[in-house]
Amino acid sequence: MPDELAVIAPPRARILTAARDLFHRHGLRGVGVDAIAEAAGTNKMTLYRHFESKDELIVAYLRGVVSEADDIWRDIERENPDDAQAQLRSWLKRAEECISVDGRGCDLANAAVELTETGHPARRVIEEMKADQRDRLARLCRRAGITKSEVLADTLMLLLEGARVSRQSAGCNGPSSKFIATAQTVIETFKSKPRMGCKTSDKKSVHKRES
Amino acid sequence: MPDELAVIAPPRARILTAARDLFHRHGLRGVGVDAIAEAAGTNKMTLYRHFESKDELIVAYLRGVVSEADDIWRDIERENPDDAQAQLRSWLKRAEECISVDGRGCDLANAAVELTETGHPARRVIEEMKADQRDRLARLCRRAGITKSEVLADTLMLLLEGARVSRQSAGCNGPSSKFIATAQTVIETFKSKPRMGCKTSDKKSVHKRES
DNA sequence: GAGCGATGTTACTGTCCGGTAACATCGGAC
DNA sequence: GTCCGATGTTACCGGACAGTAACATCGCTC
Repeated sequence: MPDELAVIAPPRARILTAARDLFHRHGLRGVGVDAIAEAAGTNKMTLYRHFESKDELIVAYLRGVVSEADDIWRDIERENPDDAQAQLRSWLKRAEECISVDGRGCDLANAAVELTETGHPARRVIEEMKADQRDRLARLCRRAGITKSEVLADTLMLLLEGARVSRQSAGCNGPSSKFIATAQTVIETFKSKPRMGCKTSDKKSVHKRES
Repeated sequence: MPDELAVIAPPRARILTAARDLFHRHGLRGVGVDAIAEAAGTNKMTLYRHFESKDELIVAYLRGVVSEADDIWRDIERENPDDAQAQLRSWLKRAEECISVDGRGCDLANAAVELTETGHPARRVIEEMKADQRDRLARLCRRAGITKSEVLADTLMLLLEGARVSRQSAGCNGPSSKFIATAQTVIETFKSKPRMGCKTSDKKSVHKRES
């Protein structure tokens, strides 16, 4: 049983687990360190022995989210070795799961909303992660044979970010419900006519895949 | 000078102006009522004579944002009477301006991130506004001769929401920089092949307009 | 069992916050 | 001038918050 494992897990891990859950549900400024320590089955003193400050805990929390995203990319590549097309489909499926899991959107994007100080150490983590996600996706699109891979990656990022944030304010029947279909259509458009993009002006034909 | 007018403006209006500025820049939980009252050139007591609570002030603040969005729609229709195509272009231009003004995204979406309580009175304002924006845009698309107007409206909403939130975490050189080009491409795709959408499976050809 | 590092407990500081009470002041209406 | 409503001023409450100090306890190693 994971419960028994959780009891013997070292305090730092338990604190991070609790922080992740609470920060995700209530936001960074909506949770105090006392609540996190209590949810972790420990106390504030131990928390501050492992994390210099609440801000440092936030950074560690966001790094954990980034790390999980890395794991997802690793799984995508492992489960579809040497098949970029399948990897792109897998990315799409997992993106849809991200949107559907709950209505709280992306932890990184939400953190960016709350961390209004420009110099906050967590902002670097957020910015690097978002740039990394975009670049990974662009490389994947490129491997999948799409020439305008950067434009497609940016478009898919916009759709995904939009869907995740839109679900928070417009519900699961709002625009976010069209994410999968729209993303598939866009991908097919880029596949069939590689010259599509932002600076060209020509015709292209599209094939729509069955969902 | 607007300063002189501001001095004689009634306290309630000054409070709302100050609240809007501070909430926008620092987030709802990042600003106290004292700071708002002081920025409005008044005090907490007067603030509480005009607003029952901070939550009610937040609701009024968000209603102000909604009201300004309504004004924008009114301007779009006034400046391009009986020309849905021009209105759609105008919408796109104003959407791009929304993204470019600053890096703080949509006040409504940001508020939704911070207001984690499901029953918060402000959530209704947010949800109604987002649904209204989507419906207005869908009707505009329909008037512009697009048959799959709902799907296009949802797609444009996703792109816009994505661009606004993405600018906060990925900067102005990130995916949000592709909003205009992508949105124009999508619109042209829907114009040229009305059968494109989420449930069909057929071929289509696309024309890309010069930006 | 002695020693030691990690953890738990309690109590505390200082600050900020949302919200309220009591009273002073101002300005216009009559 | 008198009245009255709106506004300003000061002080306060109770609670939450981030962060710290001092001390107790546990569990492991040797």
